[in-house]
Amino acid sequence: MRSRIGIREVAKAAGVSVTTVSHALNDVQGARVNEETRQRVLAVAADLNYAPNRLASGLRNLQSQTIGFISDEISTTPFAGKMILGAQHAAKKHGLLLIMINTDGDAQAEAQGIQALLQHQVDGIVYATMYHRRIQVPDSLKGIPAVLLDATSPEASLPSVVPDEFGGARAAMHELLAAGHRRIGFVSNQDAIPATAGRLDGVKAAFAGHGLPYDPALTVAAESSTDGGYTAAMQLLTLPARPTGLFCFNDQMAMGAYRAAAELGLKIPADLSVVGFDNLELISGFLHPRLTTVQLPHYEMGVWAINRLEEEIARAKDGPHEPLRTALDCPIVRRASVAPPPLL
Amino acid sequence: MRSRIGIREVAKAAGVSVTTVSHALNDVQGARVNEETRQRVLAVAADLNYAPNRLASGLRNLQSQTIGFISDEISTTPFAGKMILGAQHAAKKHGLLLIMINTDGDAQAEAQGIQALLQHQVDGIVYATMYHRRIQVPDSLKGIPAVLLDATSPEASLPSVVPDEFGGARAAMHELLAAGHRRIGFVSNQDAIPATAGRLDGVKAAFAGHGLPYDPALTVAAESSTDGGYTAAMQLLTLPARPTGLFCFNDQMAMGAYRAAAELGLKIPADLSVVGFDNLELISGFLHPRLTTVQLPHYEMGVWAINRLEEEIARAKDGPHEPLRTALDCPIVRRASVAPPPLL
DNA sequence: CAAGTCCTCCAAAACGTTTTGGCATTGTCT
DNA sequence: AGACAATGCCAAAACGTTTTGGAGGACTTG
Repeated sequence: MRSRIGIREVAKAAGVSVTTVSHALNDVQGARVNEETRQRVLAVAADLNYAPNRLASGLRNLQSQTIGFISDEISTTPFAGKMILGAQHAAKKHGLLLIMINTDGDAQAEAQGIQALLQHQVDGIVYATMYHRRIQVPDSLKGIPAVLLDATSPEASLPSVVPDEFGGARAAMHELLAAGHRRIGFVSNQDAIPATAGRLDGVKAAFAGHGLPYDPALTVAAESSTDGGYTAAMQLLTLPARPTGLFCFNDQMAMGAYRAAAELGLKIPADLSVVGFDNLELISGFLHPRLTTVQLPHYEMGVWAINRLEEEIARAKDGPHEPLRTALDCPIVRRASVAPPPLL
Repeated sequence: MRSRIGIREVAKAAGVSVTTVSHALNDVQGARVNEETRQRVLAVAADLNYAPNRLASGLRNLQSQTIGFISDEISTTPFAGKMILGAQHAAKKHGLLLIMINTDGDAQAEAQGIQALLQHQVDGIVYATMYHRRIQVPDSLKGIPAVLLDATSPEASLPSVVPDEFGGARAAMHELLAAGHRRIGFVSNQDAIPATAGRLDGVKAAFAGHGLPYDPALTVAAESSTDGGYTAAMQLLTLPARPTGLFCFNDQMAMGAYRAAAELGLKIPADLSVVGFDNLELISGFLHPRLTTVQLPHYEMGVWAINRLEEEIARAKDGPHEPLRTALDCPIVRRASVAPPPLL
């Protein structure tokens, strides 16, 4: 039922050998086929609606033109889609297909998934996590080109790409500093993840960059949720000398900060400026006023991962290249929650 | 570099022929291999860490153990993930791998994508849309087992699964009716999509089911957004005899309704009960009070699609089976936005 | 005119499996 | 004892490509 026409049928119809058809179709170098014949073959192939069997050519070439994309949790996060989309687009550009697996964070499922990918002879593997994490690279990834997406490993054995948390936080702070704010609270998160440390460092760097001291009393860590944001913001805003600006670890915490501000009768942005992080459009776009925040480069990281993987595959023959770590820009997206501080 | 060990190496190491290895590994019926030999082969294979090349077996068997998952826009929607996750899990159960393609809604990309999938000899294709839509099945899907996911086609040529919009809306209305509400406004959407008609019918059916008349004046359509919800709700809530309950087309519109209620000084749920649709956790979980809403069965639809596709593949040899359309339950998820109506 | 060089094409092998048909060997019936 | 069936194994073909190593002819060169 499925495409019964193979290269043989094309050859017969064109009155040449399969060799010639293959050469013509793949436009092999060395001019092994007459231009006129080539055109004829091409025409016949198109006419018959011939589509080469990639399984067969993959078998012959020892490469499948597919790459595996394995990730922990694809579902819960709205970021996953963007990463996948970026990977998708880049893959298409390279003529690659993406085989997706998700492990639900289960190590055994992960091992099985990688095994399955290897059996299907994927040319390379993207190992992705849905939140920026530090991970242990599974051994099964050793024998094949692979890159880490939104994750780094301490052993630095693989190329990796992550968001530039540091730069993003600094940009957010700069946004407030540039507007004239001097007392700026940092509604931080308390998990031991790279983002926490990175963003805190960015905050400090921003103050330093403006020649201002960093006051630890203005950093309050809480659970990374709306409620956590509410609590931390409340604490900061009831300080004797309350901050005029708040930089929140993420948009959900910023949402909590909005509620705290509302309860305290503080108008945003007139009385209080707020900057978030993540650019969760569902939140930042719907809050009133709309939230200025920092965008995570998920799409770009997806693109980067595939491109880098492609390079990795290409030079798999050479000795292994230096696995570099990349951090991609987190641009600020300006909306309506930042204004100059009120005149006190 | 990659798994240099094939079935031949296993055969050599076990001192048998490749035939026997294959028979042993695939546990072929007809008792063509001694149990003892079988065990030895298995042991050797495990020892050598042998993993069969699925490209080769696929070539031989004319089936790849992969299925294509092609969808319009994977990125923007938080629903995509759940659908994919369901598909993923079901696929794993069947020993299938998912090759994902997205078309960005572009017909040409779609054609190319399907073409690529066919070249890779996928055993079947899931054609998914990220919002329940009515679509035209592309011709290129004709020759291969395929199912529609979150979409139906007028020609009814393929099995399809969609959410039971009608039932979901009826359940939502029932929630309000059961709480004692009688004047219930429907904040509807104005797009010509299946959900619009389906949910409206559900609303009418719910009234009918309670022996109540349906009052068209209490249905207001608006743009499907927070602002649209705000406008429509405002209109309904300023009616001479204002509704005590609101059923909103989706959670975003419900969010607008919340704002309208707040501006009118109506407390939810004491003065006004609200039910949404979609269960967008980012919204429904963060609204105060938390929103009672109806859940779209994306995960289940994903599972269903793969299972059905698997059946379709299995009986591809028989005549084509009757392509049935399925609508999956949209269960209500109760939170805190519904209470009995105020005593007037 | 002989020798070399292109140009165009093809036959055959190979990629790693699965499956068919058959060959010994052993056991079981008459 | 002879015929027959069952058991356990294997050789070889096949799946649809790509690539290697020529073959044959036409053309160029000295």
